Amino acid sequence: MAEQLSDRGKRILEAVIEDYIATAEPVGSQSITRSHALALSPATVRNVMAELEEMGLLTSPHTSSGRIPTDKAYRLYVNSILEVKQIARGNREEIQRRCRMAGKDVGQVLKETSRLLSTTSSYMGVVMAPRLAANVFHQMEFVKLGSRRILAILVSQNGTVQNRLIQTEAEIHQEDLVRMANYLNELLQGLTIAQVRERLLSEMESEKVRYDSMMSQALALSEQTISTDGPELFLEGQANILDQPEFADAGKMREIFRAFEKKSLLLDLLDRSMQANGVQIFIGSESHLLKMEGMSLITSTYMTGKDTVGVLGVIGPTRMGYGRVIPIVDYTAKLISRLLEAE
Amino acid sequence: MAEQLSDRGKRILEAVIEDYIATAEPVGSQSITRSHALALSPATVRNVMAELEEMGLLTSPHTSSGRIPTDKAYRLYVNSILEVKQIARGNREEIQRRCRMAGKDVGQVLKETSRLLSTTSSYMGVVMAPRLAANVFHQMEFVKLGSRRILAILVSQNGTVQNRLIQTEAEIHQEDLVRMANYLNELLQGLTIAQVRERLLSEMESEKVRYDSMMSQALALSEQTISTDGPELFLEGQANILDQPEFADAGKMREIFRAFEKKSLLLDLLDRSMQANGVQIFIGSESHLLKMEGMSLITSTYMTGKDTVGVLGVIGPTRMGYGRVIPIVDYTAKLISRLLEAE
DNA sequence: GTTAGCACTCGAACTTTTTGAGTGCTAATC
DNA sequence: GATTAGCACTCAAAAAGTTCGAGTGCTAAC
Repeated sequence: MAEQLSDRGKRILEAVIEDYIATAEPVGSQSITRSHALALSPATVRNVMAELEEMGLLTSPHTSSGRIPTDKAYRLYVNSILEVKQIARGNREEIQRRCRMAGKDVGQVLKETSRLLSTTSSYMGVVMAPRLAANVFHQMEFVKLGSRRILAILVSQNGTVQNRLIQTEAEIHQEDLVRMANYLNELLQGLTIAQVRERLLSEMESEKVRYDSMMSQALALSEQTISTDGPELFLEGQANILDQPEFADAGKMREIFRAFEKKSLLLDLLDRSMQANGVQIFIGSESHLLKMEGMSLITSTYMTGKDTVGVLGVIGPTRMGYGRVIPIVDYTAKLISRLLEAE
Repeated sequence: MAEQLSDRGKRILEAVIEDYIATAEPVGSQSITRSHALALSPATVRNVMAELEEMGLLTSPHTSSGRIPTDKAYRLYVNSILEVKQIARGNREEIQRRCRMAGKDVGQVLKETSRLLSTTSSYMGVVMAPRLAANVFHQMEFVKLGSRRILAILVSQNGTVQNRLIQTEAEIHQEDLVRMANYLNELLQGLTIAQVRERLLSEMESEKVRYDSMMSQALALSEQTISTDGPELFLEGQANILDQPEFADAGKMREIFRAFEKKSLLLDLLDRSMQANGVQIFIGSESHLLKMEGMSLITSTYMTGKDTVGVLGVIGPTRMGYGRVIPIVDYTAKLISRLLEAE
């Protein structure tokens, strides 16, 4: 059986996939001959489709209905049939227009990007923010708000700001706060936050600090500031997938929304896609994405300078307009990289 | 017709509402006599229900089915029948447990609060963050990230931190940044952000500044930092409403999610509820809430010190467990007020 | 004033029927 | 030998038809 995929097989598979992407309905032999100029009769197409089914590229929901592509077929399609187009003119312009950093902080930009991805693709947009741990320490600041209430601000090289309200046991004077900040800024210059954490812990154990209460206080404060942060995830446009006919029924919808409330699985996947650079595609059950069949994820990494710092992408049904969405993701990632670096 | 609501009428209305809240099914005369010890026959109850329908408090979806309360009935119920209970023990403890500020910034606390409201109520939680404009200026800081790249940080008295990446035309030296900050901090001490904005603009026009490029630069930078911020809204637990039977069908779900994507209407409503202090209830179409019938909103204001600074609440179906949710909203608002003030 | 009795209503749930797009196979055709 | 017309067959989905029962309003008895 499973003979090599012929050229004609490829063309017909392509036709099935494209029709299915367009309609979300099982595709029959006749409709293919009609819409795609193949110069073949339905009967012939049927024979070929039977072969494709044999090869595990198509299935039929039931004996007497058209066929739908399997995940394997999408994979094949994406890898060796689909020609990725240039990004659509309109999309490019919209992305550029909406990607102005001006007057926004990094978090806002990323959130806006996620929304942008969702509207241009008309699926869901997702952006994973740079992990704090990978950021490079730039400066630390303590602001006194009340007698025993301090605001600690951590600035990273890339412009991310982290802040914490800290309640102290005893009052600390303004000048002490400044001295603490100076001491820390000296100590931690140029380290990544992960290294900062190590350094703080080892420093706190060292003899020379143990007897200097101010220093140890400084260390304790800053330790509190950087501790326990999960990576941030911006997930926008969830309502978009409600329009996809395959999720039209209420049970499916609920399942999906529940799944995305727990972000951990998605984070895992995004983390994984950060390993490799550039555009990556996860199709349906391949990825065990959120335990949900029927969804695909297109990601690309973005960077500041030479370091890959985050991932962004689009989540949609497996039946997704890959040819259209891939360039969008790709272009957006490149634009964000440029913004984060240059501005 | 519309005679005065008798005492018995009240009791029966209460029974209908409570049964309807519990089951989401139209309530018939028989089921009432069964579940609520009223010592009345179904026939009598039917007569009373007919009166209540006359008065516009009940409707029946069709001739031969039980009745459901109208918005007017809920209003009456909330205003003069319902006795608001003490907050449930378990709820109180959960809220206390999860309301630890420790190691979080204000934004995180509010987001967490919204999630908390959603899980304890099992509807949607919503928190509107203090409007920047109403905050009191505390301190401004400029951090130099690159040669022409400055991070401006604005700290408010209540611990909110606002930051912007600013691209400058020419390089500004570190010492100049410090001087600018000092100048501004002096100038703006104790003003609200709204006043700060005015002050900055008037200052920028004044003669004495016009010829001091450093000062005018400082003013321009800080103006950029505070400009154009919308109020922040944290809306959590959207998936919870998917479990409500009245939204079980796909069309309704979609409608709701679309509606909440545009946050502006909700913001209007929240803004309005900030006018009055304490718990407020908006029922169904009364509020034109998001153009959606069938949803209610319970809010309470929260404060730092003596100033009302924000609103939080729960959004659920009109058929909501008011008796249970009201104390949750109330208690949470009080706790958040205490946290924001004291810690 | 309250309630038993009763005919009536009508959506929900279940069954049955009809319809038609689609299939696989076989035999004729190019 | 590949392609295709022809045909019997399949089966989900839509339409039409049944049944069921909780609920109603009304009238007359308590």
